[in-house]
Amino acid sequence: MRFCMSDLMEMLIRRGFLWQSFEIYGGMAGFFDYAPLGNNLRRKIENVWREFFVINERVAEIDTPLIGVEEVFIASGHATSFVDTAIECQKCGRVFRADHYVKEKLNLEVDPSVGAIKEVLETYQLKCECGGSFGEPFPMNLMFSTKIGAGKGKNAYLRPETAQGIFINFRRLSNYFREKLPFGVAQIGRAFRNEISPRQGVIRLREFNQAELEFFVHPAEKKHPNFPEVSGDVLTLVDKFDKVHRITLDEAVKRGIIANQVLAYFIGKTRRFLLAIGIKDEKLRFRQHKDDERAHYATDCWDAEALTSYGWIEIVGIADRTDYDLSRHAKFSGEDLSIFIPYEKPVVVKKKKAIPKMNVLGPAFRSKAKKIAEALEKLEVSSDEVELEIDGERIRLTREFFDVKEIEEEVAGEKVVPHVIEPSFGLDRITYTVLEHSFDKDMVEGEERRVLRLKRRIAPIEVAVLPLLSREPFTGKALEIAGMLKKAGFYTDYDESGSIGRRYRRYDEIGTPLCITVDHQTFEDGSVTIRDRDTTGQVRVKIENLVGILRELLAGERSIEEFGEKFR
RNA sequence: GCGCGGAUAGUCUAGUGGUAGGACAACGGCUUUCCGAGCCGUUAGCCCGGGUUCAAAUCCCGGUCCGCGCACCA
Repeated sequence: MRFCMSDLMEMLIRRGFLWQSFEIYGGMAGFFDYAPLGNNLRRKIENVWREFFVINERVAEIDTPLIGVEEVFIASGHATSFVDTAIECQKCGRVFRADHYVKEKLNLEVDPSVGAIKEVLETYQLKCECGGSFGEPFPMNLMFSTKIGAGKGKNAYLRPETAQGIFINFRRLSNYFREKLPFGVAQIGRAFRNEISPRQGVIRLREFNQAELEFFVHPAEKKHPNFPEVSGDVLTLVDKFDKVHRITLDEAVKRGIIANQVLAYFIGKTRRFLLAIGIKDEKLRFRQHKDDERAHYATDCWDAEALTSYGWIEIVGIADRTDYDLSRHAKFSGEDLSIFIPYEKPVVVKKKKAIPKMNVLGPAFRSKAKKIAEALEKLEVSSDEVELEIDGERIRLTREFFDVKEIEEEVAGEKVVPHVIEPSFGLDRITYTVLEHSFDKDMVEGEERRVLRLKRRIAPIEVAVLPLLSREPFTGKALEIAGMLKKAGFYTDYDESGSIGRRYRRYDEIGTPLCITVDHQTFEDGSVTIRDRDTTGQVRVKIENLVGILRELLAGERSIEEFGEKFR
């Protein structure tokens, strides 16, 4: 039962899961179409995600534009740190990311700007590994740029992540959640990165689907109320020193392997989500980013990685982005993006305050005396001497100019800029991994049988109705049942082409979990059979009970034998 | 971006300069009382552009896409 990836890819294209985009015009690397079955599969995975990360959390989902005005990405850092400087060898044509190359060859930290790189190249006469010399350094921006409006237009970019649409709405979002932490905001949608050389099928795309959650917490309370639900889960962790741990999340937090409880909670929840959609636990691990690997905004970051035919691939990134984004947007927009946290009881703070002696200050400083007094009153004093800055002038004051008085002040709370924990899901990679982990081959009586063992709830076609023989009255009755199931909301297929065995194989291949067969007995007692994809076993049930039974079966993984008399 | 290899029907594949063939799939018909049965028929293809030649799927050049290695992947 060796896994063969070309067999899977062949099936995905032939049966309508994935197609190369722009195929009739020669295609374009980094773009894929979701064909009917693949589209349905991804949507169903998205809905399971919503169940895990929106419905059952204090989380709301929003949808913001795919195009973002330039200001957003200047503030977020993408417009600058997203632009790497590249150098190309004139002899062998290899392209390097300049700051990495300089660090490797000269062990020199260099500002990754075009100017700084140029200077380093000239000063050190840096050559390519092949001996050739480098041409002019050039910027490599990985965002797609565009213009809004006519004429000169306004500079804009296609978003490289959905997250920014959430951060820039923080004021309204915190109001929506009535100024109470913690809360989360989710967004599912497209994001764009102009990759230099996308490869490996759907693994690296230029336009891809993300499901992101930004979970805002108090910086001093990085705890999640539901942590006990997952704290006992045992999982595989690879820390930043490449050390592998098989431990519980509780233990991982206690030993400081995972920086905080919120991060650990979402690692646990992510694992449960991935298992629920059919990713294999033994092909799943969580790996901590090394210190030089993290994005410009993150302090700690864990990737969920899945083992596929491409090796271990990153499918989820769970990062502690701290207050990086909110602080940056606060600074660039001038908006206050903090949240006021009242104390349980107002705290009485004892302060030593300076009381200016106007009769001494006045004669000494004349017109500046008033300003000095105002500044002095805001100060807390700890010594007999203070230094003030008034209109750019530094002024030292000794005790002769002020009295010190101990006063009590009531403080109702504090303003904090929340930290954000971000689980970010690559839906395309996840969908592909689910397909790989579900793809299976059986031998049935010396013949190969291909089965896509998808979890029932995410199967793109949930049920197929098949007449045993492709003639009346079987066909008419089967069509009638198919109509009934469609009306009840099931993704239903009807198929009368070829022999019954051939049709079962067709639906096995695309992962349809259940087939309904109309046979002779249907006309005697109003029953049909339900066939289970994984066991090929059949049970017989009454047509009037069919909708209810299917609903039960499709919601989970219960055995069909719980619902009817065994038939075959 | 660089290097190596590849591209023929929906899929897999034969075809070294002279009529583009097969298998599977799909579709229609017959047959068929539960797991890719059989028979008859049908649909359907040389990646794109240029060149060489009387003649190109085949040889040459450029491009696109795919695979592998290098580089890149906030």
